[in-house]
Amino acid sequence: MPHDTLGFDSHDHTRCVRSALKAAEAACQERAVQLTPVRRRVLEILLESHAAMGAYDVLARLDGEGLGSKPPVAYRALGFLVEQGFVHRIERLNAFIACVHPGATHEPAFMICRSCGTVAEAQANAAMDQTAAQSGFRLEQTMIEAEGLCPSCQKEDAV
Amino acid sequence: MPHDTLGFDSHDHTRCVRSALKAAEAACQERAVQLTPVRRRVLEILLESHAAMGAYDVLARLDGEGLGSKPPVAYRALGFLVEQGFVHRIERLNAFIACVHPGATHEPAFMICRSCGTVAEAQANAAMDQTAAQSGFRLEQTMIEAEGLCPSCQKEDAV
DNA sequence: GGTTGTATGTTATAACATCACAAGATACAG
DNA sequence: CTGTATCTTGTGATGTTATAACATACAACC
Repeated sequence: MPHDTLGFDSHDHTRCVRSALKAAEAACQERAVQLTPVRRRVLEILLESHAAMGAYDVLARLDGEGLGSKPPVAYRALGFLVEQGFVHRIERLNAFIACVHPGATHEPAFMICRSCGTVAEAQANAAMDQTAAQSGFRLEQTMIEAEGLCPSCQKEDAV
Repeated sequence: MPHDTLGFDSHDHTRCVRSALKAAEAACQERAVQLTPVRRRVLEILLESHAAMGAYDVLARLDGEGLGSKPPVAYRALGFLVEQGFVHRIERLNAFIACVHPGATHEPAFMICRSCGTVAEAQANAAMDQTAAQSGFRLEQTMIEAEGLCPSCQKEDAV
């Protein structure tokens, strides 16, 4: 069962971005992989908000900055970031979101607000382990994505 | 935490199909919605196997049978079946799969074999409820999809 | 027999994703 | 240095998934 919600609370986002970038840099150094300008910029773009962005939205930003204009540029950078665990893919939205605690191994669960698009990341604690064990399935990756209304959109709804 | 796995066990599939169709018919009658020929045929096609099928695969089948050749035909039928709970959409695969116990309200969790594509449906028991409550998120729908190796593909792997 | 609602048919296009191949960048062995 | 191996990026073309928009069919009902 998941716990350890980041939640939808407001927070010091500048610091949040800085620490995520720093963690990514450190992880790349350690793993001897390169956080190239394109990759770094894509991560920064995703870090700007806690909403998910489509690959083509990211690409549009890159294009505007002269960093690439063809889909593979965006998909490659996103693919790298996902592989390294700095970014998660939200299947439900065909979109990507920066991880809130990169570096650490974790099995994320997401709460997606259908009204404002904000996505909160929580920690899923082996939600499927028992089920998988019972049926002999060898679990490799579990994806949990919940949709609903975030606290702030619930209020607006009531108005 | 989920339980109540269908699992990857072999079973009497003919009966499995018949009972699913019957349940769908009954549910449609009760809800006063129509299980039209296209809708029924799409459900039958999905029931043929416990693997997920893409919309265009379904469409190809329909086309071969003279039941429609344009994407909206397939997407509308699939949309209807999902709405009624007879079919689930597997986001991870952008594909659809017949529900193993239609009619009953349930929150499914899936185990997807990355080798043979078979998908087993289990029951997720409010996996996110606690997390959502903690952060004030109003949960409307939860999606759980796990990827890994089914028992039979694990054996082949070892060979 | 016209109105309404539900379902279907069809064209076009939007949105998401990858392939294949060329070219630059870096590193390090000889 | 220079060749070569590896990683990364650039680019054109294409493949895949999904929906918008508009037209038609048909049955139920008054």
